[in-house]
Amino acid sequence: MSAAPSDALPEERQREILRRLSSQGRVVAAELAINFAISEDSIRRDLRELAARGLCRRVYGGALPVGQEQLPVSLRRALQVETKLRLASKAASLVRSGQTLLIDAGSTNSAIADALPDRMNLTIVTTAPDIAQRLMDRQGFEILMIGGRIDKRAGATVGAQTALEIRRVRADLCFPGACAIDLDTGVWDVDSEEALIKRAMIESSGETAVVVTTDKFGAIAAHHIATVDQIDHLIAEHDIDATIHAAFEAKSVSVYLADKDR
Amino acid sequence: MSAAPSDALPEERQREILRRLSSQGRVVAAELAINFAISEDSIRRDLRELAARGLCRRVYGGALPVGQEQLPVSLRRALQVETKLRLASKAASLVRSGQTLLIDAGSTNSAIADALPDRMNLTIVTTAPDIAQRLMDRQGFEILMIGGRIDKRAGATVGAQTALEIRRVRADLCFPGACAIDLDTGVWDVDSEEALIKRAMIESSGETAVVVTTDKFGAIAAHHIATVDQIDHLIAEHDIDATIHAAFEAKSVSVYLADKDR
DNA sequence: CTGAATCATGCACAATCATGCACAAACGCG
DNA sequence: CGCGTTTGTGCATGATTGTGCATGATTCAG
Repeated sequence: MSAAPSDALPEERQREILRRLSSQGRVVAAELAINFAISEDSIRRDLRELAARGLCRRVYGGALPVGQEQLPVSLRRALQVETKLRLASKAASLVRSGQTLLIDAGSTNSAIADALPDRMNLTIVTTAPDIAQRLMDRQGFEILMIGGRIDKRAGATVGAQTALEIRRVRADLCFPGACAIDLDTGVWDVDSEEALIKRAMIESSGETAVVVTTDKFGAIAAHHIATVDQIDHLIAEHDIDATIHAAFEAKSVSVYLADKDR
Repeated sequence: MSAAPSDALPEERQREILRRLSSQGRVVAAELAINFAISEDSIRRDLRELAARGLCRRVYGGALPVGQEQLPVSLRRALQVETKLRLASKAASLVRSGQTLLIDAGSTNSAIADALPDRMNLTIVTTAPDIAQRLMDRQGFEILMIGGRIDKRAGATVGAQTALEIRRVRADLCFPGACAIDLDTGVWDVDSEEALIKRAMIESSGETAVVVTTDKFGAIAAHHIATVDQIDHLIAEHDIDATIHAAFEAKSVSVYLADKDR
């Protein structure tokens, strides 16, 4: 998945550590040592130095980002953080070098943006300031922000202006967020304006990938986004029903299951 | 892989180094030495020279592209916090209920956005995802995000599309960021594209407020943003020269000094 | 309380670096 | 052509920086 150069310059290493901190919310010294093929001592030195500069917080076993205090575990579970990271990393593996991606707002999509590898010459088009913000800190991305009125609930631009701008773009792959998915009727959203934007995204993209947590199957929402035959890829958790899996495959949707562990 | 003629001229070599920097995101001194069949000393000399010209950043073991040295925006904001907070709160006091504000990117402007009072029915138009993001968490703001290509250094959208969208807006007050300010020539920016955007902002606004730290007064920058008579308000620190203060006032610029303490 | 994991510290060694110097090729100019 | 100058290069030197290991100290889980 992400770059783990066997011979990284010290500076690069620290940069990558910071990146992982902000994208994954934590780093483990032992993992970093293996990843960089270097002794834990050097990793610890890096972490100590970053902490001294106020760029991370040192904790037993690794480090945490500064500022955002750790969420209570109960809240973390409710937000399904781990699950989304797993889905995101699987979703990111669909992306090929040089592609243009259209990325919707949402916490899962933010995670996908974080999971995108550097140095793949990707062009990212997004309606979410959050995603633009995250990718800004990294190299090798061309970022296009779609303008328009901000919908605070969605955390993204919406409305006619936004839809118009999206239609002026041509992307290879898009990741529209979904509130509900159904084998027969397709993908749904709770908000009519957002649904409008998502439909525009799909129409502007060569392929469409839908990333869903298991609770989205069976959920209901009022506004239609896409039919099943408009979906090319479905990324789901490893525990989805085998019959559902097969049924989507039968409708020529490529189904990918997130890894159990990471 | 790529062309690595054993008898490259120094200038050719440096050009190739820059090319690799931008395409690969880094160069390693030892690798370059082998590639060019030349001693590491010469490579180091090249890197030192390029770094002196500001075209790359020298690190232990090699070099990295410029721009990468800047900390993630989330962390950069930590610099000069107190000063900027004081300036920001003074700047925010210029705002009247119901107004439409055009806010540029930059850490000072982010602070201004934070300092804006709730419940004043403000409409905020911005090119900075960061600012959109911050205001999203708060009540009582209508937010308009200006779309376009993202300039990572600036942390904002830039380019023709962005300028076009700005010109479709009419604001009461704008806060363009400034890199340098001079009594005779006005306000300047280091980047030509950003300067273009800022000019558009000013032209789309009834009034213009420039917020500057004291170090901006002696500074120099290449691209003109505005003449002094285009500026309506100047917010500066309390320690600026009294003659400068008076001189701006004489040119009918309202000068506001940030409070010493808060 | 105990054992295992993690940590800071000091130290030795290796890699990388800046600097000065000598030499060679290219260059300008009489 | 001849000769001083400039420029680029490699090498030697000593300084700086990064790294791994050993040693105790500290922290954590059970």
